[in-house]
Amino acid sequence: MFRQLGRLGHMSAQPLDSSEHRSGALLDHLARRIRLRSESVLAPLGLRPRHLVALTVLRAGGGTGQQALAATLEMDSTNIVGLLNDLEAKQLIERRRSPEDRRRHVVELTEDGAKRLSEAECALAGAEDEVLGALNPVERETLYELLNRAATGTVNCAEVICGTDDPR
Amino acid sequence: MFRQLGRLGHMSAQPLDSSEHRSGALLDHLARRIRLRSESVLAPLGLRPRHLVALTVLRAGGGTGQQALAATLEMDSTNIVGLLNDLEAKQLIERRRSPEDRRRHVVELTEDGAKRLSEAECALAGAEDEVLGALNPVERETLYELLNRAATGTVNCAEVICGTDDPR
DNA sequence: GGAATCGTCTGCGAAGCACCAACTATTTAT
DNA sequence: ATAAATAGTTGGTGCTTCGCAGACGATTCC
Repeated sequence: MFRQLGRLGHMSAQPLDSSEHRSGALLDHLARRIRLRSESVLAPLGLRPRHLVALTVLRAGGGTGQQALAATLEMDSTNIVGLLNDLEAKQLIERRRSPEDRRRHVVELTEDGAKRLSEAECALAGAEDEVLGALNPVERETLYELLNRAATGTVNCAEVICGTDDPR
Repeated sequence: MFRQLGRLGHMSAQPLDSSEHRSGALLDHLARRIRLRSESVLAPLGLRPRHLVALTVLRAGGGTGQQALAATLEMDSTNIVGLLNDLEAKQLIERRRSPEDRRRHVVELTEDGAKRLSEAECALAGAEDEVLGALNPVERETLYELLNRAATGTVNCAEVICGTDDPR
């Protein structure tokens, strides 16, 4: 927690200050722009942006129970049911009862699901290009990397330089 | 600037290609997470996430007409009106008739607006910390930088490569 | 046996938003 | 000067998303 202070320190003595640089609004804005385009692109595939998000999360965080999923997506669990029903009807996911706790449904991406997700992502290229046009490929990759880390939670910092990292 | 690029560079040998790496879903997901938290934080300030987005865009892209704003936000212009009414009632923005074309309303952030926006951003620190906890300050700044460039359009397409348009 | 938990289903109500139509003020074209 | 186009405003309609609450069966834990 000392590293870049030297760099940021140019403007004031404040330790925390650093950024009014809040990303929330920008995130919101860009997400909307992409979502709008995604809807029309995804429609022929029988998917909606929300499904994509769910699939993406599932690919990243494999077989979890639904309430865990609800927590991750921060959606009401009753709405998760409907979402998963859609996906299961299309055989993109599977619900299997957990052996350890048979109340639980372990949700997992099927092969079809992974395939469809890839297709969808591929189809979205154009949409993203429009919105992220100001960024070159390297920057987009960086962006993806950052978003992915933020989304999948902390963890992975170990292997990278900042062994200690995140003193939270 | 290069520090984290080098750091991120560890995983892929290829600079480009690859990307099934679509950021759309992640963007969506994170935006949602932040928005949920923002709502409660912003409520006492009499603002909603959507207002924040508008103010942010206005700060970045100053005095534009409302239809230009509608285009940027990709919202129906009739809904923009209501949004701006809210903000004007709180005196966070001003509508002035454009001298050149008096049909136009030039929308601009007031001093109060800029101040309130800063306050709001400050108040959002906690919310973002929760969501972006996996990223260290440098990375968050990078993220902000990228999002900001993507959002403000950056226009620069001319000076950059894509004169021919993105040969994907 | 009784309480708590997971998933499911149903329905209600609020909010966001696109769309349509009508109207005013102003500019531009003929 | 008249007509057409443009910017903004207002009101209304309807769809979709989503949180929330209630009820239920299945299962686990004490």
